[in-house]
Amino acid sequence: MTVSGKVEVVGRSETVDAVDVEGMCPYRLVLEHVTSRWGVLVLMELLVRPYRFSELRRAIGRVSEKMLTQTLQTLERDGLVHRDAKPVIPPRVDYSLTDLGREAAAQVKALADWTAERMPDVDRARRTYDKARAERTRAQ
Amino acid sequence: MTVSGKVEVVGRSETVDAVDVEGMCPYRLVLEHVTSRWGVLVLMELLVRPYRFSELRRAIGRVSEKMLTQTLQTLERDGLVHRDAKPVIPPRVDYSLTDLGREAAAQVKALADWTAERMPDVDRARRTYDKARAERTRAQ
DNA sequence: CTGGATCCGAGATGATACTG
DNA sequence: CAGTATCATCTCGGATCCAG
Repeated sequence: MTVSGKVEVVGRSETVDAVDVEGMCPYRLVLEHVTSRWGVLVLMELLVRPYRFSELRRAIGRVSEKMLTQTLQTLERDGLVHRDAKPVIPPRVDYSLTDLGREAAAQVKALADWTAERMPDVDRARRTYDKARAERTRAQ
Repeated sequence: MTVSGKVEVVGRSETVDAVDVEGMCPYRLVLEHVTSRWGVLVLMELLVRPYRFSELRRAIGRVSEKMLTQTLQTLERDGLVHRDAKPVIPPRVDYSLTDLGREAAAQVKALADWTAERMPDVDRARRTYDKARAERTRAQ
């Protein structure tokens, strides 16, 4: 990385110069892009089919234009998302997954599916945990 | 969830009452706990073997006590991590994965491994992207 | 040693207005 | 429509001090 200064990137922040290297394996950054709040949703939506910007925004729901733009740019830079801007008026931009992106999305989806599947177990664990904690509080 | 008030939880914040339900599938929260900055590292370390608190802290490196505690509590509540506090002085607490946690950790590791493996491709994509952007800037 | 409680800054996210 | 820019907000995460 030769650029200096700051860049707004999805995930956690990054100062482009050196801070990232001295405390984090480089792949951790990609992992954070991919598992970021909106990164997960974008990848999974695009796994279904390509989307236009606003279309994607509606599909995800409750995401600001700014964050969606940022997320898409980050994923595009990492080579996971392909951006196809057609020079027409009004503007039309289609987003899709690259081959690399499809692999990433598949991994993410596997994790998401597992989570959804195991949700009942998690809920049960939570109730147990909360009940135990409540009793300890009552008994001081 | 019957508890009210706020709770510090790993991932993004959560107001325990209703805010989480009205805008997010519940499993998204678990997903965020698991893919959180420290959640990923904790799960992967514990996949190797059980650890004591300070031991885990050293193994991960560069994590504050606060965040490690928070992460472990969140994962424990979700039923992914088992906490074994021995009533001795000085205190000794061992952390390990539950069966559910081992499954989660395996998924996370799969994603992390994929990321590490594909890092060269990502780097190449980034260089291409940055070069293209630089030229567009130069040409205005 | 294992945390709990608190303060605080950096930065992530959102709302709004503006451009091509 | 697809963004960019700016401003306002919120909270994550680190540092510090304290307790059992």
